[in-house]
Amino acid sequence: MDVTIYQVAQRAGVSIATVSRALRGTGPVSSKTRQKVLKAVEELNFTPSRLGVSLAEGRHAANGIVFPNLAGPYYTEVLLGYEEVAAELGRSVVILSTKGRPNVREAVKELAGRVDGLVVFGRTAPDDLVAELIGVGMPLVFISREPMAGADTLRSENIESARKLALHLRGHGYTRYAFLGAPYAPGDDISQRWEGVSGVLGERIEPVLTAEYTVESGHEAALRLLRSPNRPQALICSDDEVALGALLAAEELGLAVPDDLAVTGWDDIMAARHARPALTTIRQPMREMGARAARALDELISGVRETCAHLNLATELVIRASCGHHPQEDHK
Amino acid sequence: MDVTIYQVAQRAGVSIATVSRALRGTGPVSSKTRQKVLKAVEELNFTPSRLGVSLAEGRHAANGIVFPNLAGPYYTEVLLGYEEVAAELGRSVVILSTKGRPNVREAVKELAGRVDGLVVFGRTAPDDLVAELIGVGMPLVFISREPMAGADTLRSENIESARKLALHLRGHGYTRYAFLGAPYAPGDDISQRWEGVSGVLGERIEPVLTAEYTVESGHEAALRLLRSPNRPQALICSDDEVALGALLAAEELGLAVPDDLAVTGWDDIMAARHARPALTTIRQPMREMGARAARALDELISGVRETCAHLNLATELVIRASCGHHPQEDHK
DNA sequence: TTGTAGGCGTTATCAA
DNA sequence: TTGATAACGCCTACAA
Repeated sequence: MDVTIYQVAQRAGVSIATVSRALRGTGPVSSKTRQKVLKAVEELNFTPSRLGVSLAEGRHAANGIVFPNLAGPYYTEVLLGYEEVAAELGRSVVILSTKGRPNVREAVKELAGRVDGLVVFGRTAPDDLVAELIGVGMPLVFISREPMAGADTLRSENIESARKLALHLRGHGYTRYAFLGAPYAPGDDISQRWEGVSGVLGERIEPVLTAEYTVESGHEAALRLLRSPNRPQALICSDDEVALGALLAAEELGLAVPDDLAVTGWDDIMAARHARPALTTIRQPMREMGARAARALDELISGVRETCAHLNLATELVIRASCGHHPQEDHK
Repeated sequence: MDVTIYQVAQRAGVSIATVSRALRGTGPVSSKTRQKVLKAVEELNFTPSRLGVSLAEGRHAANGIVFPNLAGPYYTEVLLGYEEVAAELGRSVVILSTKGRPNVREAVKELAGRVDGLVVFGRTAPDDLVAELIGVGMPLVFISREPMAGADTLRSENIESARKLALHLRGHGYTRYAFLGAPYAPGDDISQRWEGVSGVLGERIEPVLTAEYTVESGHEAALRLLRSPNRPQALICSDDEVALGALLAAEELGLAVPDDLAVTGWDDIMAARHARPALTTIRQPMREMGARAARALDELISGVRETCAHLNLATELVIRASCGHHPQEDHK
C-alpha cells in the first residue's frame, strides 16, 4: 500500500541501491541519475519506511522515558526539557507511565525494544530488569535514583538545600515542625530531603506519611495533623502539591498562614507562585534536568562517552510569604 | 548482539517457525516441543525484536500525538488520559511537540512513519500534510479543530459555556469587559469562546491580544489594559494561565479582585483552585478528552468503525471568588 | 505436528 | 558510476 524503494527504482529506471545512495548521499551518483531518482521520488511521494531503515541501520532513532505519572507539573516539566532536546538530536520520544499499570515489567521491556536508550525516574522500573538492561548494553540514564554502575545518574541537590530551608525556618523561631509526605524508599528525593531537614531540626521535627504526593493527600494529612492539640508551627512539605493541600487545610481550619502556621513546599511549580500566601519552596531545575538527561543519553548511545556520569544539579531556596514574615516582603 | 529467534530455534532443536508458533500460540505445537522452546527462550532470555515483528505484522503497535507544547497543564492533562488508555490498548505512545521547531512538517511526517495512527491538536500539523495523511489512509483524530472528512474530531463545548459565563458576569452588573487572549486562528477553541462571549456582551466587550497563552503574556497584557483610564471591570481570559497573569497584574496595581476587577479563566487547571481569590473558570474534561481520543483512534486503526465521529464534550462553569461576590461564598 | 522458504523495506558490501 | 545480493529479525503460507 505504501510506496517502496522498489517502485521508485523501477520508475527511475535504476536499482534500489542507487535510489538509496541518491537519497542518503552515501555513495557516488551521477547528477543525471540523481535527477531521475529525485523526480521519481517526488512523483510517487516516497518516504523510506522507518521500520526498514531501522532494521537495516540497527537503530531506532528513538528514546524512551519511564515515569510514575503525568498528573502533576513535576514530571511533565522534565519531559518537556527532555523531548525538546531529544527532538533537536533527531530522536523521537516514546513515553511510559507506570502508575496504576499492572505489568510494569513487561511494559518497560516492550519500551526498551523500541528505543536506543532509556531515561528512568527513580525506581519506576524493577531493579532486576534494570540490571538486565544494563547487562545487554542498553544506554540508561536515571533521574533521582541511587547511582548504579553502567548507567548515568542525574538528580538535583536535596540534602544541602533541605538544610538551608530548615535553617531559614529555625530563624523564624519555630520549635515544633512536621515533615509532610515522608519517604517511602531509601535514596529517593524525599529521603534526602528528610535527611537534610531532620539533620538540622533533630527532635523538633516529626515525619508524617501521606498516601501520595498530591494535593488531596497533603490536604488530608494536614487536616489530621492540624487538629491535634499540640499541632506543629511549621509544615515542611516534601513537594509543592502536598504543600498546596496543606494550605487548603489551614484555610478550612481557620488558621492563618504564615501567622498561625508556616508552610513550605518543594519544586516551585506554577501554582506555588500563585497560591496566597505564595509558597516558600525550593526550586528544582526541572526542564534542565530533562534536557541534560537527553544529552547524556545521546552521548551514551552515540558512544561519545564511555564512562558513566553522575550529576547533581543545583537548586535554589525561593522565599515567599508562606514561611513567615520578612523585612522586605515581596510576593514575587 | 541481541538474541534472535534463530538462536532459540537452534538451541531448542526446532525451526524458527515452530518457535514463533510456540510463542504466539498461532498454530499447533506439541506440548513437548513447546516445553523445549520455552526452556530455550528462558535460558537465552529471548525477546522478539520489535522491528522484526512490526515489519512482518505490518503494524507498529504505537500511536502518536502532536501538540504545540508541554508547558502548561492543559496538554499534559490530555496526554495523561491519552497515554493511559493507549497503554491499556497495548499501544505505545510517541510524542511530538511542535513549539519552536523549525521543521514541523518533517517532524510530523517522521512521526507518522512510526505509528499506526495519530492524534493532532488544533492546527499543529500543516493542512496539506494532514490531507496527505488522510489520503494514504492514516487514522487520524483531531482535537479542537474544524471537522474534516476522513478524520475524527474531538473538542469540548465552547460557545454555549462562553455564553453562560458571559451571562453570569452580566448578572454581576459589569458594563465594561475585555477578552484577554484573543483568537489567532478561526475555528480554534479561543475563537469559539470569543464567539460565545461577544454574542452576549456585544459592544461592551473588547478583544485584546496576548503574545501567547501564558501567565507572562496575560500579566503583561493585563498591566497595559488596567492602567488605562477607562479600564474594564471584568477580564474574561481565554485560559487560566492568562487569567493567573491578570491576577498578578491586578495585585501589582493595587486592584482588589473581585471588588475592583473581576477575572475569569478557562480550563480549571490546578492553580485556578489555589489562586486567591480562587478563579472562576470553565472546566474542560481534559483527561477524558485524551482518553476518548485514544479510544477513537483505536477504533479507526482496528477498523471497528468506518465512519468518522465528531464529538463535543460537555464543560462546566465553575464559579469561585474571582468573578464577584455571591450569596453563599465557598472557595472550593 | 513440523520445516522450508518467501516476504516485509531498507542499507551496504562487493563486483562489474 | 551502477547493480546484484546478502543481511537485518520476524511471521506465515505451503509442503511435508
